[in-house]
Amino acid sequence: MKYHHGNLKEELISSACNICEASGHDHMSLRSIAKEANVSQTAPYRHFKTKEDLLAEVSKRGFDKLAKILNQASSQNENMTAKERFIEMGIAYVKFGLERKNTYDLMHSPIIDKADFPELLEAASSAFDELIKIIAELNPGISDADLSRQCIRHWAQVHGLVGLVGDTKIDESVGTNAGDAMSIVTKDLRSFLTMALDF
Amino acid sequence: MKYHHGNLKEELISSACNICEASGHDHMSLRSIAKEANVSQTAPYRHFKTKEDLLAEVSKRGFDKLAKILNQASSQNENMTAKERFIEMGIAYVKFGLERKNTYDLMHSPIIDKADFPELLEAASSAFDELIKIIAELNPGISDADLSRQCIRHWAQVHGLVGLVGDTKIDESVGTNAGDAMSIVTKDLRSFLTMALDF
DNA sequence: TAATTAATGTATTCACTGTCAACATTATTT
DNA sequence: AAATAATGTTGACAGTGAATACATTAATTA
Repeated sequence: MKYHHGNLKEELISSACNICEASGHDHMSLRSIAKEANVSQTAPYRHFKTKEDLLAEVSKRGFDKLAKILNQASSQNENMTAKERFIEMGIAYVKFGLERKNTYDLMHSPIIDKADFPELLEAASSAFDELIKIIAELNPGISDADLSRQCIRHWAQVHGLVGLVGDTKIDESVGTNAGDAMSIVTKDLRSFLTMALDF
Repeated sequence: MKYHHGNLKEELISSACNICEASGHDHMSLRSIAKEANVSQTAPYRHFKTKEDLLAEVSKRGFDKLAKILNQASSQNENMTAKERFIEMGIAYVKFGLERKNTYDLMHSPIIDKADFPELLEAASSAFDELIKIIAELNPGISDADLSRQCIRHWAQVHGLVGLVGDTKIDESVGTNAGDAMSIVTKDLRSFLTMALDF
């Protein structure tokens, strides 16, 4: 059993990611994360100034992953129209948000002040950029202001959808009224987004 | 100094609402709430089985307030068209979300499992009903399925907008790039929503 | 190579949290 | 008037983020 771990920072982050995704960010304690790496409870402080720093790193990886997913969705099929690729991105976005709901929540949680983490801001911005690209391609010659407006509009659309559906979809088996209504979205996400993202 | 407070439950709730709005729900502790009512730290347990119960009550009041605001926005001006009233509701919704951001966050926080609080589910549902009404009025003869779709779509639009703008608008004075982009929304909310809520 | 320094780990402690059990006081009911 | 329920307090518990002082190992330098 060696004293120095060798790769502790990385292992802490990946443990943190796992715990977050499995139990939600409010169930993440530095102690539990440290324990999962077989390390003392204060060891994380050699790599993260504060808990928020670690959470910010987890959040950043979420945005990195999201950006990658969006990029893949928009570029995997060359013979698709721009509009079709746009819809694919929307589907990928909502799927990401629903399947990794706990991580997605952390990414948008007010407990992390993004202003304190430039790399986090940049990661989030990278994901946003994927949207800007496709919207610009869809609207040749669009003004900067209108481009911003359209991006915000569509981003808000999918972001809000993740929030709404994720909130109400407590348990698929127990059909609450709201949950039933939301199943309209999840049963056929493509057709819903084709409607909702139209312009 | 009387032993029995007389109106403790109500005072705890309103203290909780104040602390939540002022500092965010992650800064709410039962102790601080109890202290603000000049009462021992365990007194709240005579009125709330758990902390989540108290938070749920705060959340419920948020939804009640939201429902009222939406109702007022849609009914205050008799000689407006349905569409105009619809836009007014959208504006009222986003304003509520941005001005009472901390409360709005609690209302949608995963730390409260709405399934455990029927009154909370109902309050949220009441707010949603205000939207259903106006959408139905705007689309005479619409099918139930399409009504659901349109409601979800527009709800997600304003909900996502609150999340996006609220997230990025860290500080108005320090202009981050994202914050600047978002100001397009807040500078003229009406025109933005008139565009975004069109169909 | 040997000595010094920086990096990375642990043990201990602190204040704070939600919650519980045991007890005290007051209001209500019988 | 007595019994009971409602509402309050005290004190304790385990779990939390964090700070401090110390131990061990790796890296740098003389």
